[in-house]
Amino acid sequence: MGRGKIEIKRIENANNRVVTFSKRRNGLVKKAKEITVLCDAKVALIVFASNGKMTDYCCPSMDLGAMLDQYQKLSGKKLWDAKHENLSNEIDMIKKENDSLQLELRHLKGEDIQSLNLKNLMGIEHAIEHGLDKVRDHQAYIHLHAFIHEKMLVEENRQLSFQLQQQEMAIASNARGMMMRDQDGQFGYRVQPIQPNLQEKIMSLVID
Amino acid sequence: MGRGKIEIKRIENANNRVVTFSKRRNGLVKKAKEITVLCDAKVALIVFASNGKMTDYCCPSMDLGAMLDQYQKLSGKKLWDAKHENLSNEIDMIKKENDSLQLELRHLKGEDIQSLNLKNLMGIEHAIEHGLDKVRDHQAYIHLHAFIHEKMLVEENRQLSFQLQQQEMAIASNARGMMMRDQDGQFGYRVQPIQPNLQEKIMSLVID
DNA sequence: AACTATTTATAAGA
DNA sequence: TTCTTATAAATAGTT
Repeated sequence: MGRGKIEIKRIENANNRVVTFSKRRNGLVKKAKEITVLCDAKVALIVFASNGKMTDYCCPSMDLGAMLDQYQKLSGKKLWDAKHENLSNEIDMIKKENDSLQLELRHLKGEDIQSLNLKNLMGIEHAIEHGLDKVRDHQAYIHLHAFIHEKMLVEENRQLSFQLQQQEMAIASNARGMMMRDQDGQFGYRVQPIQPNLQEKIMSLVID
Repeated sequence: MGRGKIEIKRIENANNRVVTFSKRRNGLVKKAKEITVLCDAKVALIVFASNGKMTDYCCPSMDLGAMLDQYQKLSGKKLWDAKHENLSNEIDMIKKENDSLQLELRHLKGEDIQSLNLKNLMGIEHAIEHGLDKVRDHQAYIHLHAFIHEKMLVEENRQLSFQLQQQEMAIASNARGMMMRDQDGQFGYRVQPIQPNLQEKIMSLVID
């Protein structure tokens, strides 16, 4: 349909090819739109030029995703299902792992053990006993530390009280004009440093 | 392009609409094929008639899946990625559940409990103790049944031996021509029936 | 499913 | 690309 008839084969002249592509692509989209309107049809059209540029048309009554869902249903061909299958498989795997974890968990809680044999039960018993030991050990550890902490506070309090008392005495002396200097030119009394190895000391108390 | 010009709007006459659809759909596919060949273009076309029947065309040089991948890349629109995302989310959810199960399991086994506080530890201890009780109960149950079963076998054995002995005695009498009939016209000895309430009997033995 | 009068698309040229 | 225009192709209405 032009000045001359053409054979339907690749147009060798690159320029002509591009021009013809442009014209025919427009014509194709126009026709697609027309049949959509005239005949209540659903049309999806994707065109890539040889340079990679894309043009697409999709009827307004259905989006491309829905068109393709329908396409898969009617043609039986898979477009993205293959990609989905991988994920689905992964889900199945994890779910299975999940189930086995759930079961193991229930066993440790003494549930669903009716069907287990003695060997399995003994294994579970062993695991539970071991867990119980560890949990109790850690509880003991926490209690011990709480105890130690308390002891430290008590000891620290005692020392602070002592220092406070000394300070008060010094102030009292000072107020009476009886302040003296020692060899270092410092006050004649010392504030005791808080014992740095207090914890070790208490530990030895606890252990004995 | 016909006997008369037509407006581009829905053809109200159903018959005309179907006929026109058929003609134009063929024309559309033909045009799609032509531009593919003439211009090195890639074309995908899907058409649904209003009755649901599908026609599709895809250029031979690229399959529809690849076309759609390219479409998504160039358009930025998501076709199946949305579905993909749903599955990915599901995987994430299940993985999280999995992790929490794993952690709970490890806790019951006394692992990874360093960071737990006393309250949590006590809860775990309680769960473990409860599980241990149940597992031991069930072990005891199994042992008991094994014991009962053995007792039953022993008792059954005893009775069978007894019957066997009586039968042998009867056969011996018979062989010596000393067979007699009782009031019922039966053999003068009886085979003891296996005790039907044997299990109950042994249960009472066990419980005492 | 054909036919054909007309409309529409488009090849080539500018 | 766009416009023009001669001509090929598509197709609306008819048979």
